Amino acid sequence: MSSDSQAAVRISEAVFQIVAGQGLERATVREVARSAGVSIGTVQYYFPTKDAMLAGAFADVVRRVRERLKTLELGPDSEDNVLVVLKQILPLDRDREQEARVQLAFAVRALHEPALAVIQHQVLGELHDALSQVLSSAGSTAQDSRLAAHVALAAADGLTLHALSTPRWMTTETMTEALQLALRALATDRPR
Amino acid sequence: MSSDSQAAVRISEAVFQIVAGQGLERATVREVARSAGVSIGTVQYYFPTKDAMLAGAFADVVRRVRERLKTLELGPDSEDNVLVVLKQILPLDRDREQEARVQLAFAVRALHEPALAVIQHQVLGELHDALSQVLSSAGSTAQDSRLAAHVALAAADGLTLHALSTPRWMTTETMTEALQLALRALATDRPR
DNA sequence: TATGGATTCATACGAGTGTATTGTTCTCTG
DNA sequence: CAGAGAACAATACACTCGTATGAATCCATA
Repeated sequence: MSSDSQAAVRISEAVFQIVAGQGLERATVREVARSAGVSIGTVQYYFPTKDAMLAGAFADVVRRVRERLKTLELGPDSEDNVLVVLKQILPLDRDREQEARVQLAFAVRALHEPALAVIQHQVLGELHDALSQVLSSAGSTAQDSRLAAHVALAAADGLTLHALSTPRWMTTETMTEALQLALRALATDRPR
Repeated sequence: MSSDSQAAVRISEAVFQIVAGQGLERATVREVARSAGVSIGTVQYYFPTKDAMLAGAFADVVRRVRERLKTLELGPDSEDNVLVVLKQILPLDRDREQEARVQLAFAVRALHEPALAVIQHQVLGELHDALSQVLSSAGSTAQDSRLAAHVALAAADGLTLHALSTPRWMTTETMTEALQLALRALATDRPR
């Protein structure tokens, strides 16, 4: 909705920035309010609890990814299309890097918090579906496509984790090369 | 050392259990002391700060993985050997699952805590070296082997994250199949 | 047995946490 | 213009956090 109050989006953006830059631990209600330039009460007005605030921020990021997935321009080549999908979650520029940091932080916390786990489960499903569809163009069974989609998605998430790791463990270029190697392999080797 | 006091190992194990079962957020000094059956003061005696306590627990897990890597029985087949290495970090049974949870929690926190990042960087390096070495048996350049090692390691970490995700996103069997597909692809498709 | 270091404990303090409460300002409608 | 509800703010409360402090207890050695 464009009817969202200005304060609400400032709060959501503040959560995003703090989680991306300092981790989920630092995303306290006070720090979020301070970073958003509003009072604690205002944060509470839009998010009655801290958990709701965090879940809202997670849902925001997921929504952005989801909308990007809807407007993808796919080409004829299967391998290229997989890369097109995965580029929506890879930390290829500053903005995507921040998004990836937030996604990763929430993904791990979701391991112990059911409310976040639901959201994580959804985004995993949507990404996996998109990849499965793109991979099913060749003459392969649906089962094989789904398995290949699992590999592609896992490789992307794993490479993301490693690319974000510091001291700089992996450059963006290496990450991209590695992913291309994986996809090329997946495309050619399909039959068992 | 076997001269470690009994309390010290009980504390380390308590940290491990709490992080694996409830996440890093719940690993407070008080909770650790309670779980270990010792006083807060005893925890402080062995770990002067909370950060030291967490770093110690992370180092413990890494040390266990490292020692396992030293005593691997490698066969003639390159693909099999990669799997042998990766099995040391995959959540294939209850124990490994707990270990993977702890590793993942620390890996993400390491993104914002340099002290933990150093340890994470080390373990990534050791795993990558082991994989590169195993993958270099065939007639491929060292550069290609290192890239393939990046893919294999990333796939393993990504699959681990997805396998731990709940509501159950992926079974252990699917994870293994997916990894085998990735490795088979890597082994056959090497040349560009 | 006495002594001193190693080990363990109980407790306290200040800072920071999430949230409840209450009040103030804004905005629009009747 | 009056007032009602939405939006925002200030503050307080109970609690948990990490850490500091000081004193017990254990235990080997002189």
